This record gives sequence, structure tokens and C-alpha cells, in this order.
Amino acid sequence: MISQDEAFRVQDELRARLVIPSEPVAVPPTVVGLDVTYEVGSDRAVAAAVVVDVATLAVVEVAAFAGTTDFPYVPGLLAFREVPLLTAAIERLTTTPELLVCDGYGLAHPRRFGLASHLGTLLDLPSYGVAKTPYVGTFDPPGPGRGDSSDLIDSGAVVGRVVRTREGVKPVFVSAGHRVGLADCAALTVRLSGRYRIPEPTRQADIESRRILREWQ
DNA sequence: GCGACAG
DNA sequence: ATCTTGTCGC
Repeated sequence: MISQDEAFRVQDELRARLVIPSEPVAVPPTVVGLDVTYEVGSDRAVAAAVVVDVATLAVVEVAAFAGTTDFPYVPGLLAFREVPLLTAAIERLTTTPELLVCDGYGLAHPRRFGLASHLGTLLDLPSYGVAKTPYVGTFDPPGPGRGDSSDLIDSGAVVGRVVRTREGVKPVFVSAGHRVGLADCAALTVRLSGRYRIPEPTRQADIESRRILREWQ
């Protein structure tokens, strides 16, 4: 396992490859939702990569990787815990991944390099993060309706958007990862959310990784 | 120094 | 993250 100082250096090196376009990018026909479920009291875990059709929100393909983590959970270093498992799951897909939807943050991170940015630059794929709870930054509550959103601001910079995916539910925290701008990420999050607060790709990845871990142990 | 801290 | 079902409410 690498040290925290080494992990910081890896983040600095990978951040040099980061590309955040200021113009909108085309929405791909499919996206890949990602999540990891851990076994209680051990370092065994299952990562799931779920391909979702953007037009219908239907699950097109599920791939998973069961293994062990070698890095503890450290806020700000989540990528070092989850990226090896997630990349292994992504490599098992037969569908070509076009855009990664991660459970966590991208640029809304203490060093502007969360899990979504890490995975995106490593695989050179468009990526962004959807988190369920705040981490860095301040924000005003978004309006009450589906699609309402507000800026997530850290150190004077807009690092993400707080997005209401359903009327009357807690918002989610969206930030760009790599090769996609924040406005696209926020709009896509609303498009990818149907009946639930969590957008379908990461919601299905959560469900699948749980189910596979349950059957695997 | 103290508390807070994605999953 | 994880331990966990039903239940209240829109």
C-alpha cells in the first residue's frame, strides 16, 4: 500500500492530464454507472459496472469484479481504495464505455481530484461524480422542483452543483470528473434520474454490487 | 489546537 | 461503507 504522501503525488501527476471542456459535449447513447459494496468487517468487496441506455434508462449490461481492497477509507483518497476494483469491473464489460457515472466526487474535492476525476484521467474517458452527501464547499438549498439546482462553491470557485433529481427529496451533489463540463453533468443527472433520488446508473450499480456480494459470500 | 471528513 | 423491517406520508 502506498503512503499518503505518495497518494498526494499521484493525484498531482494525474491532475495534469485533466481536461474540463467549457463547451457542451454530445450525450452518448449509453453511460456506465459504478459502485462498490464492502463486506462487513473484512476487506472483501464487489465493484459493479452497469451500462444504462440513456434514452430508456434500461440496464444494457452488468459486469462485476469481486476482490479485496488494500487501501483504507481516507477522506480525500477514496480513489485509492476503489479504483483498482472499478477498473477491473469496467474491463469486463463487452460494451465500450463512453461516459462513467461515479458514486462520489470529481472536482469538488480538497485537491480538486476526487474519484471521478481519478478514474476518468486514468482511463481517459468522460466521467463525473454524483454524491449523496456534502463534502467540500458551501451552497444554498436548490429550489423544490425536479431539476432545480444551485452552485457548490469552495474557496470562491464553483466546483459542483447541488441538484434536485425529484421534487421534495434531498438533492445530490454533482461534480465534473474529466472531459465533460459541469452544466452537462447536472443536466445528464436529471435525465438519468427517473423515479428515484439517485440516478439510475449508480443506483443500479449499488443494487448489483450488493446482490453479487451477497451471492458470492 | 479542534472538529469535520465522498464511500 | 455496513448492521436492518415495517411503517408513515405524499
